[in-house]
Amino acid sequence: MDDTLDDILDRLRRDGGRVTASRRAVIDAMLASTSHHMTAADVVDAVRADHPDFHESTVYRTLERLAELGVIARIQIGPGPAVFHLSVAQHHHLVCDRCGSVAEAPSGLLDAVAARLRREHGFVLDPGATPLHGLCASCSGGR
Amino acid sequence: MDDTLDDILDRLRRDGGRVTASRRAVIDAMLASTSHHMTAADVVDAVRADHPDFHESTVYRTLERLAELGVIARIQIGPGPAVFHLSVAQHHHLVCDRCGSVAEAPSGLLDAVAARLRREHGFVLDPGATPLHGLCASCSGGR
DNA sequence: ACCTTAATGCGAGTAGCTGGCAACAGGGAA
DNA sequence: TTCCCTGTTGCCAGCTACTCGCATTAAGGT
Repeated sequence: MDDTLDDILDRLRRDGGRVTASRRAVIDAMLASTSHHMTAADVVDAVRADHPDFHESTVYRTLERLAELGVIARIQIGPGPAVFHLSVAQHHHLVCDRCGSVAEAPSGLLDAVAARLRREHGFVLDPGATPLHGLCASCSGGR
Repeated sequence: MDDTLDDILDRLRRDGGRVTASRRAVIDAMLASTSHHMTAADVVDAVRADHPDFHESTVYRTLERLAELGVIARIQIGPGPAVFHLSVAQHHHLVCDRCGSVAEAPSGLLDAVAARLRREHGFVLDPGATPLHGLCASCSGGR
């Protein structure tokens, strides 16, 4: 999966979707972001920097569409807002349920588990969409 | 960790908490539930069946407290409400991101991953709080 | 019985989406 | 190029799932 802007737009079109200015802007924002995960609000801000009057709900709908296509993954880290990241930038999230910190771990960690789930349950794991919960080093060391 | 009602109440007390009628009711509801996971609203309903005037926010606060104590785990399955389950009934949740179904898998699946995370990242995984996302057999078979 | 402090009721407030609807605009067909 | 169909947008009201502050109540050690 090669994820340049045009690639993604092609994918959209092939799926019966239309390429519009706001979709281009959302994808641009995500490709350009240095951060690995953006909340919907982050994306709205980034998009508005260039196009001040794109509407919030359009961004939500676009993110939803891209997630359906598998271009981005939506992950729910704790009770706050969901975060989105490009599927191509696979990595795991280690979420501390005490202090809320989020660390990243290299992808591949769950490969063995994924194979087993597929074999035994027919379940196809999406590691990028699966945040790992627990306690970070400092919170677990504290007790 | 033996999780009868009295055990849990003891734990609460030892932690400086107080045993009140509503806490008893919340724990009762969770112990009595046949379902492995209840949303906060489910708990409110169950509690109100016996005690119609317990307030919603009390239930939320009780669940929060019990989660802190480690008696129950709060897990976020997709965009909807969080679900809670007794920590003693450890099992994994296989969440289908397409159809929303939730299957259960026996605990132990993540043991190897947990060991590795602890060794390499100092991160203490809580498998019960970690729903596994992906596609269920029928959704992944469909394409 | 007393007193400290945790827990509750109540209600208002908030974040983070979601949905309906009319207007608009891609993009394949003609 | 123009036309038309249907996907997409703007706008905004509405909603779900909590969260908070505050006065009142009550648990439980002394």
